[in-house]
Amino acid sequence: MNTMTWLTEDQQATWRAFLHATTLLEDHLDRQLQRDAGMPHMYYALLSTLSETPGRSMRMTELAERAKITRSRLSHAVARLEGNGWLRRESCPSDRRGQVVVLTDAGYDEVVRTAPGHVDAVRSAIFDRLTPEQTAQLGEISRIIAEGLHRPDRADLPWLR
Amino acid sequence: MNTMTWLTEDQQATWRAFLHATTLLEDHLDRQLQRDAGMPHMYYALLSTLSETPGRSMRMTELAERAKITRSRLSHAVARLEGNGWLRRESCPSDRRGQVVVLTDAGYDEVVRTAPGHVDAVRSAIFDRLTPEQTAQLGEISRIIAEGLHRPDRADLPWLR
DNA sequence: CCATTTTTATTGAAACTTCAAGAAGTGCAC
DNA sequence: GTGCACTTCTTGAAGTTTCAATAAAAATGG
Repeated sequence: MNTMTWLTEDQQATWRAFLHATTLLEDHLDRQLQRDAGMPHMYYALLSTLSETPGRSMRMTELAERAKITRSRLSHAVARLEGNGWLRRESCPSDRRGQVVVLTDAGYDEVVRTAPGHVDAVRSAIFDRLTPEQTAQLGEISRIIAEGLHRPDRADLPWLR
Repeated sequence: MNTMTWLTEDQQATWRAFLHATTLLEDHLDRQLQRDAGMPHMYYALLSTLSETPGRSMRMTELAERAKITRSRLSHAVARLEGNGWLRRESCPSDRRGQVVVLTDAGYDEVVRTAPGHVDAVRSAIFDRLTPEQTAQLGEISRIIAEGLHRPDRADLPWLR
């Protein structure tokens, strides 16, 4: 723990602005996708990730890592999306503990149908408002922040708590 | 809706990095505060906001706007925090529909007790890793993004849906 | 005034996430 | 190959958020 307790004025201002931006943005995208695709942003991201993957399928753990969520959260999400018919589970041939999530044709069609609206929401909220330099800066800053944070799921690694 | 459907490569890379950073960061802070203060980040932010306010109190609507959340969400949060004894409701003298949320002494003590750990988590995740220039850039970019997004609570403005 | 519209805040149900626990398979050390 | 540590994934319960509906008071405008 750093001995310096407080943030500077600049850091405080940045932190507040960042919190507000991310809170509003998440909310905005969740509503847009809930309205147009009937699912929250994270669920859409799962389908979208699978749609870009060879075989449109992935192991549960791999998908959880890419999406930066816990396996538990993914299990619940997959159960819901499976109920919608947008993906299905298959058991993994090489590891009998494992499951492979497969994007169905209906799920793929759903991504194709809703992607333009979502991309548009992202672009109009962010990239239409930033210069190319700012876009590059945001990318670099995001990479730096993400790099310092391990992914969650400490629930499955009890000896680390 | 913009006619341009997709993002550029740079924009895509930035968007993915941003999503990963914000997902990991939120999760990190939620866990830190859940562990050390027994509440999620948003709840802590409510107490913290009140602690800096004259009278350590605020109208519900004002607090919801500052925190960028809906009134409904705030109602539930306040109910929970009131149960913890960290704040209480008082009826507003000037508007009989209104409620004033007041941070209790116990709530103030809780903020004082847990603030250093939280600030430290924020600093070590973000500001220790960014240059002063990047901090300024992040602040400016966040302000631009937030500016373009109206606050939620369209649920209370049905004619806008 | 009075009716209508708008604002303030809350509520309960449904949806989502977290947390702790557990079933089942893998793989390493011996 | 057997035991033990570890991984994979799921589950149910508790906590949080969203959504739609509601009550009550205030503001608006004839």
